[in-house]
Amino acid sequence: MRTPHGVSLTYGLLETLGQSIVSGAYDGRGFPTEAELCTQFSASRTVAREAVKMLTAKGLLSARPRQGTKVEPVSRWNLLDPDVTRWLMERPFSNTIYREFTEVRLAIEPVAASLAATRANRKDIQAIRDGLNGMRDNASEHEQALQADIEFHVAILRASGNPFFWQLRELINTALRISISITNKVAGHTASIPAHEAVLLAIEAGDAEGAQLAMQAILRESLDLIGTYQPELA
Amino acid sequence: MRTPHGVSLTYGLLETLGQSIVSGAYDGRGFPTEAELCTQFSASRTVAREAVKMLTAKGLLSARPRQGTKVEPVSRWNLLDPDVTRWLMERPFSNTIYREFTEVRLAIEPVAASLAATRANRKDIQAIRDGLNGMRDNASEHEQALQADIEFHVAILRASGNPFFWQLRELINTALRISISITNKVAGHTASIPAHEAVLLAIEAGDAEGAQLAMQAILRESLDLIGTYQPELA
DNA sequence: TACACAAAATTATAAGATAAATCAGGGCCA
DNA sequence: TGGCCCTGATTTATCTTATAATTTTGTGTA
Repeated sequence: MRTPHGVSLTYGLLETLGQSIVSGAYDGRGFPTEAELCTQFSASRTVAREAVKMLTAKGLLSARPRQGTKVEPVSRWNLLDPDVTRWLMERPFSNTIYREFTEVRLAIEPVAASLAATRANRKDIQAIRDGLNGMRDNASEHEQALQADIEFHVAILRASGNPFFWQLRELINTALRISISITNKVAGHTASIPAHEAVLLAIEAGDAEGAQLAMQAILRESLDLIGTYQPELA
Repeated sequence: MRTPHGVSLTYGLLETLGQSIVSGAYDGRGFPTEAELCTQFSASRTVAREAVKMLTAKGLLSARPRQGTKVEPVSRWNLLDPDVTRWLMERPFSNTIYREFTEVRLAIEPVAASLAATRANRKDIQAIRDGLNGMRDNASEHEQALQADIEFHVAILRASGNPFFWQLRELINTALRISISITNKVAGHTASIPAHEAVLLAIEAGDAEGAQLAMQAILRESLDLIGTYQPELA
């Protein structure tokens, strides 16, 4: 689950309900009443109540006396909440959500790279380099290469020195895992080492503009791939 | 407060505690125990518990038996949560936070503008235009001009068609309100109408690249202003 | 028709009891 | 001495039962 120290009833119910809501399980019908939650999940009122309150805090639900609890429209969800992005990923794959994820990355990561070029210290750069090396050394081991890829991108977010960017690490994590599952299907395609290396070199050189462009190139390619994988209907 | 339908004890306590935590009120000392919260705020355990659970959902707190409840390090806060950004704004002003806000805008808004250039429909464009006109017509009325400025930027987020961008409206709102209070102090400086018009024109023309650059120009100027206002120490 | 009022349903709040987790200390054994 | 286990204490977690507050819906009356 997600708690730092094992699972609890409340956090378990939070996960279950969060996933269900995000998957649209309550779209037509109304959300269960407090009493119904208790019987359906054989939980106490406290547990049901606190799970609902946490989902409310994440913008997924709202409750008022007599009217009951209802699922909020997507426009009110805290989409950038780490839990919410995870639930979004865990539901059946959708091209649309992946494109939207990648558009966010296309906005954030190039700017993060350019800031990193100005601000990164020795340790930050080493972390980025470790990610790149991990991608190189494990090119054949998919899971490890993916892990290194994630480390590379997250290290740049951290090197930007802006905690808001660092905040998006969970989304990057999510998006990259989806990305890999697609690019593998497309053409045995793997993350381009040279493109990633270009980002690192620009950051080391303090070349903000170059780092931004190099990162843009990586993400534009990602965005193109999704188009070729399965044309959007929308 | 923040509830859709009036205030409640739980939401009131949520606000109070959220603001206190963000302001660093519990930085040295430990967070009050459940029982202490009840007595300090004369609330029932249910209320205290649910407020704490909501703050936990926003990443500000964590709780475990015997150890008590503690404030999480900033790196775990859900900084992009609308409530959290609002609390951040409401605390005494900090140059750092404003710069960080603006860096996020510098990442998001130009890309949003470029997407809007491709996707915006008639209604979206009208909303953007309304914002621009509002800025023009109310140039002397500060509050109304600010409101129009916000509408302009938020309309572009919506026109991007990406709900994740739209999600950042609260942060934009917050950042712009801070921005105005600074730019007014600097030199009677007001938001540049021509710069905003350039964005609109590019979007209408379907010029993604141009829209991106025009929006970048607006935000780079904002970022420069903060530097001139009061040099960062850090 | 319009207004006031009563009834019902559901969340909000309160309060007490028990369970679970974990930290600190002490005692026991090698 | 050093390590291990047990016990106790503390704090959150969970369960339970009441009561209050809110708001919709209907109902009756002028």
